[in-house]
Amino acid sequence: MSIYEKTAPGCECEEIHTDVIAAKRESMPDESTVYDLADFFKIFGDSTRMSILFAIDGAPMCVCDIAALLGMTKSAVSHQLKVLRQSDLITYRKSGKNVYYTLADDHVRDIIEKALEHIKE
Amino acid sequence: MSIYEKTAPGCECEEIHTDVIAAKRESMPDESTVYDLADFFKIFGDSTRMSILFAIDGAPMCVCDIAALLGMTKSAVSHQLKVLRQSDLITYRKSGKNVYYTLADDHVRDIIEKALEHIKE
DNA sequence: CAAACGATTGAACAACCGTTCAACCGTAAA
DNA sequence: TTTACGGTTGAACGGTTGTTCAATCGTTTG
Repeated sequence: MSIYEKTAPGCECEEIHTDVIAAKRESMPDESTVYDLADFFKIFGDSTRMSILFAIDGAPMCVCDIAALLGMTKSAVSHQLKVLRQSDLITYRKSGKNVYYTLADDHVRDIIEKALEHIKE
Repeated sequence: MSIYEKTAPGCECEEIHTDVIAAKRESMPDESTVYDLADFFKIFGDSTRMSILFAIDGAPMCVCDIAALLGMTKSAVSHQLKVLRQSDLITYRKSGKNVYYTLADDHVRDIIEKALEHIKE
């Protein structure tokens, strides 16, 4: 019984680089870390959410303003704001009947900036 | 007729911050840029693809090895490799019957590193 | 040439996800 | 208190997406 039948039931081929695989397995991050990373990037992988992030960068905006700026319903915007809120990417401040949203920290800006660099190539 | 009925048919509320919106509209990136950014992040928003990127970081790996390492079928891995290839995130080198994949450049590493920083908070 | 194997591909299916719609909550004004 | 409005929420629908399965391609080996 090779290392394959033990560790990789999905792969049916007869592999020879068992040493490479063993080494990689050591250097790979925890499975939970990989999931967390993917979940994190998933947030940015939607143009609506990305637009919202750009919109509330700098001056805070209320839901209605965001909806107007993006040409969407308040409901759709609010749903996405909830996602962004749960990911701690944004914060909000209530003022009367309005709720003003803004970016949580500069980390978000940095990541988007890096991605922009990559795209413009 | 307010600026709203012209530019934001989706929003049914009577907004008052038209000046804020106008200013934001100026500073917002092109719509196509936002889409490109979201599409870019979408690639990272899957744990399988993220695992593959970590796997081929450093030493190149063939499809079969990746499949073995991740416990997946070659087919599933190959499909995701195609996505990564089309996004220019990875490159490949053919050698006999095998195809060895590796990261395209250091940009990818940088972005993932940034995200890891944010997650560990 | 034929068989074997690594890798790729397309169709199909299931799960996931974003928007819509309607109802509802909280605050402010009448 | 009643009305109006900004904002939120849950269910449902439609489109997207990742995996599976089977077939195929390309290269190597017998």
